[in-house]
Amino acid sequence: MLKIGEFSRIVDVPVKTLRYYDEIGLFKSDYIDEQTGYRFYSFEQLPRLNRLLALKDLGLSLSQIDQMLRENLSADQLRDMLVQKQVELEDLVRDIRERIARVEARLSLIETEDKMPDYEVVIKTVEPILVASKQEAIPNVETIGSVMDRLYNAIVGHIVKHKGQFAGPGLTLWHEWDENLQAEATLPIKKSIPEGDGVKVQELPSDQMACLVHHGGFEGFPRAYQSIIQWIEANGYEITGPNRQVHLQFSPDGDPKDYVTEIQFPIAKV
Amino acid sequence: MLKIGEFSRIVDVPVKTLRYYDEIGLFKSDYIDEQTGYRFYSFEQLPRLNRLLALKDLGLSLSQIDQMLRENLSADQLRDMLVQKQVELEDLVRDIRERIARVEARLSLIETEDKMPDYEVVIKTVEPILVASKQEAIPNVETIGSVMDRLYNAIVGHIVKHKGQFAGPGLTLWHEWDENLQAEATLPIKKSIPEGDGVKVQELPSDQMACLVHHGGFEGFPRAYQSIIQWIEANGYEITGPNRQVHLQFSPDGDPKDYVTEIQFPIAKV
DNA sequence: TCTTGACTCTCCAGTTACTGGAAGGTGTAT
DNA sequence: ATACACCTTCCAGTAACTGGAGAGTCAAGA
Repeated sequence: MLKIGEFSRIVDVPVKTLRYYDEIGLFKSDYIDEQTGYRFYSFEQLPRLNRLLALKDLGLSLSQIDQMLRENLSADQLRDMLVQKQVELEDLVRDIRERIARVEARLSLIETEDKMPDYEVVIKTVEPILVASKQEAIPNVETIGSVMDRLYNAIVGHIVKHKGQFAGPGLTLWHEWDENLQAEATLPIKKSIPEGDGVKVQELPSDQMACLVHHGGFEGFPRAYQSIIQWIEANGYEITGPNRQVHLQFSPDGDPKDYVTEIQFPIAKV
Repeated sequence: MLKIGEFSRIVDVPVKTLRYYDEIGLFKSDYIDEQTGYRFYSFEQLPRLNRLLALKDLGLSLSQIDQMLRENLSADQLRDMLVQKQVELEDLVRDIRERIARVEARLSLIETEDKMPDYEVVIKTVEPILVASKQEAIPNVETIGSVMDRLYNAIVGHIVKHKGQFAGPGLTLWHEWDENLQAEATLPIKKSIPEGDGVKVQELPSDQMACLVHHGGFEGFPRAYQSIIQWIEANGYEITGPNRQVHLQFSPDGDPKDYVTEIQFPIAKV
C-alpha cells in the first residue's frame, strides 16, 4: 500500500490530480483509512491508471476515458471512439493551419504598412433572407446612382402596393454576367408578396461570407473592395457568387459621410 | 442606435456574448438607457468589434485582444504578439500530429488483436535520482539471477557500511556495450556516501521515459519488452540510453507472481 | 386599452480539467 | 518535544462562454 505522495511519484501524476480523479470517480484509491482519511493505493491499480494516462495522451476527455475503462465496451465501440477522435484531431489540424495562414497574412500586412490594416475582414454565416428585388444592367459607372434610385423606388412602390412589411436595410447584389455588370436591388420583407412590375420575390440563401464594413460615401468603395478581395485571395478562399452591399445606414438625401455599408462576398475554401 | 438583438444580427455574434464582452470591459455598448438598462450600440462601433473578431479568429485570447485594441501598441509589439502566436500554433499542430499518430498506432493494435493492448505505454519525465550502483557483464541469460543477487547484496553491504539511507526501490540499468550485456544494479540513497568495494555513487539524470508496468515474474519480460519497443518505434521515438527496470515490488524470497516491475526506456523524438 | 409575443435586463449555475491556498490533522526523525 | 513533511477537506479561480429563471419593456394587433 502506498500513500498518495508515493503513488504520485511512481506514476508522475500530481497529488492534486489523483485526488481530483478520486473525487469524480474516475480513479478511486484502493483503500481509505477510516481514522485519518488517508488514501492508499496499490500496485494492482497501476494498469488502470496507465491505461487512463495513455488514453488521455490521445486527447480523449475524462468522461470518454471513463466510458472506455468501464471495460464492457466491445472492440468495435472502442474503434469507433478512436476513429471519431482521429477525425476530430484532423479537423483541428486543418483549422489551426488556416489560422496560421491568417496570422501570416496579417503579419505580412503589418510588414508592408507598419500598422494594423485599415479594414478588418471577418467571416460570418448570413441567414437566409426573404427579399423583393429588381435587377438592371449598369452600362457605365456614372449611371449607378440613378439606376439604383429607380430600382429601389420601384421595389418600395411594389411592396407598398401589396401591403408588404419591410424587414431591414436594403442590400444590393452585384452580378457579373457576360462581362456585363448587373445590379440587383433588394429589400428584405417579412412575408412573401406577389411578384410583378419587374419585381421578383426570392429567398437569398444562407452562406459563408467574407465581410467588411465601410464607413462613408461610395468614392471609398474601390479601396474597400480591393482590401476584401486581397484578403480572400491571401487566405485561400474563392468567391462563389454575387457580392452584396448591405446598406446599414443610408438615405438618398443624407450626408454620404454617414453612410455605413457592409460588403459581403460569398466564399468557400479553395 | 441599435438594440442588442439588432446589433447581434448584423455582426453575427450571440447576444449573450455581447453582454459578456460588455461585462468584462472588452467591448462596451455605446449607450445605456438609464430607465430600462437596455444597451444600445452604434455603427461607429463596428470597426472595433470587427477588429476584435478578426483577432479572435487568429486564436488570440480575449485579454491579448484587449491589449491589442488599446491602440497604444506599436507595430513592433503587434508583430511580436502575432509571431509568438504563430509559433504557438505551429507547436500545437506538431502536438496534434503526434497525437494522431498515437491514435493510429492504437487503432492498428485494435485491428490486429481485436481488443485493447495488454500493456499500456506512457511517457513520463523521471526525476534525477542519487544511487549507489555496481555493474557486471552478463555472460549468458541463465546467470542473471545469481549475478543480480550478488550485485545488490554488495551494494546493500556498502551502503550499510557507510550508514547510508535507502530512498526507494532498486532499479537495474541494462547497458549494451560491444555486444556485451551489462547489468548495473542501483539502489537510491538519500545522501551521498563514499565509493568503494566496486560500488559507484552517481546521480541518474532526469529524462523522458517510455514506461510500462509489468506484473509477475521475469519469464514475462520478453513480451513486455517487445510491447514497449514496438510502441517506441510505432510512435516515432528512438531509444537514447540504457533501459531501466524499477523493482517496485520485489523480494528475493517472495512469490514471483507478486513482483511489480516498471520498464523504462529513455527516448527522444526522431 | 388590453393582451400577446418578442425582446431585454440581472443574476446564478455549469462547462473542462485541473491548480492554488487556507486551516487543520498525522507520521516520523531527531 | 518539536520540527517538518505529508495528509485531509473545502473553497475559489481559470477561459470564454452558454443556459435558465424571474422580471421588466416595447410594439403591434384585437
